[in-house]
Amino acid sequence: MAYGDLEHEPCSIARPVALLGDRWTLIVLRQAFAGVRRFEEFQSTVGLSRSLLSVRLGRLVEADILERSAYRDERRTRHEYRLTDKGRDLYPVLMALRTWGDKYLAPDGPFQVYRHRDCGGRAELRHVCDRCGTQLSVRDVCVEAGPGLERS
Amino acid sequence: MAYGDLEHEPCSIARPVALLGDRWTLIVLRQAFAGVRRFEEFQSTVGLSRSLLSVRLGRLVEADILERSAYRDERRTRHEYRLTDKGRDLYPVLMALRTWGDKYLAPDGPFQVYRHRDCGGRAELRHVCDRCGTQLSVRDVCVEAGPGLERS
DNA sequence: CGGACTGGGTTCTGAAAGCGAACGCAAATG
DNA sequence: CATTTGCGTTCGCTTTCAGAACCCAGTCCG
Repeated sequence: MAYGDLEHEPCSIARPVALLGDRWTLIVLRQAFAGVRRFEEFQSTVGLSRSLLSVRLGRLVEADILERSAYRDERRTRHEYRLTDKGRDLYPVLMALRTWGDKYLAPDGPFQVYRHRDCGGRAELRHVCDRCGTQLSVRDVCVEAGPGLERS
Repeated sequence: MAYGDLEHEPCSIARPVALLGDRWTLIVLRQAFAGVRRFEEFQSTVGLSRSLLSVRLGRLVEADILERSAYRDERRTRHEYRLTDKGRDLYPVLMALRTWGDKYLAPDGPFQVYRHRDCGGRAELRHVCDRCGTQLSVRDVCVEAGPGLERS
């Protein structure tokens, strides 16, 4: 299969992967969630090459995950990249990775702890049924064709 | 930064990304969750090149996400790749991608619907506080250094 | 005013990763 | 035997990437 065809697959896992599935994009987004906004700061904290960062940021802007805007920093016009609502909705993806990473790739305990600001509890992701509320494992879930398949 | 250094970063997002962050690995896992076990079937349903599939499966086996085992198919010895418990725990990552994909990249509605087998409700992911149970958005979460940072 | 610095990129080149097709190999089948 | 099937590996070519150099505009420094 050619390199970019994933995004046309009728699958809601494949399409996001076409956008986010590379070594850097999710790390860039992690920084965005941590408050990073400027090119230079992405470059120094993420550690990828400037050229690639430029391409990645451009793609995220085009996908409406980041928004590029000018603003006034005392005396100069600067640019910043900020998360859109669509981008902010990717938070669960990062949290899912983090949860797994904490469990399996952090033998000495988590590197960062994510806490509920108000009560100090830990943030966690739960996979539940939206009707009866029970927590679901892989075995409890079945898959069927949805409406999007017909028109594609 | 060199290509494989992400896996040594002290960050529970970066480390999983080093393992899963490419165009195919998550798609291979999607198929594994759908019950695919054999090389040939991964190759034909995922659509990546055989050489790369070989490398990817090898990496997943080495990471203990898949397990390669021989079994007896009537008259021949065959191999299969099955999810380990560690691999099964990646289900939330796929569900997080799917949730986002359904919302933003599937204009005619979801391609597949994931249902709770017992009650027919929809499977969904919730980001909650493990102490007080409230649903969390990005703003409600703060990050602090954890125990894993000291020894790295 | 002229020169250096800074933020934010773009361009260039060699190295690495990825693709499809061809090949290898072992077991079963005809 | 010759063929097929399942499961990869090897080979040659193309695409992507890293890193460094370069560019440009605004600002600060003397």
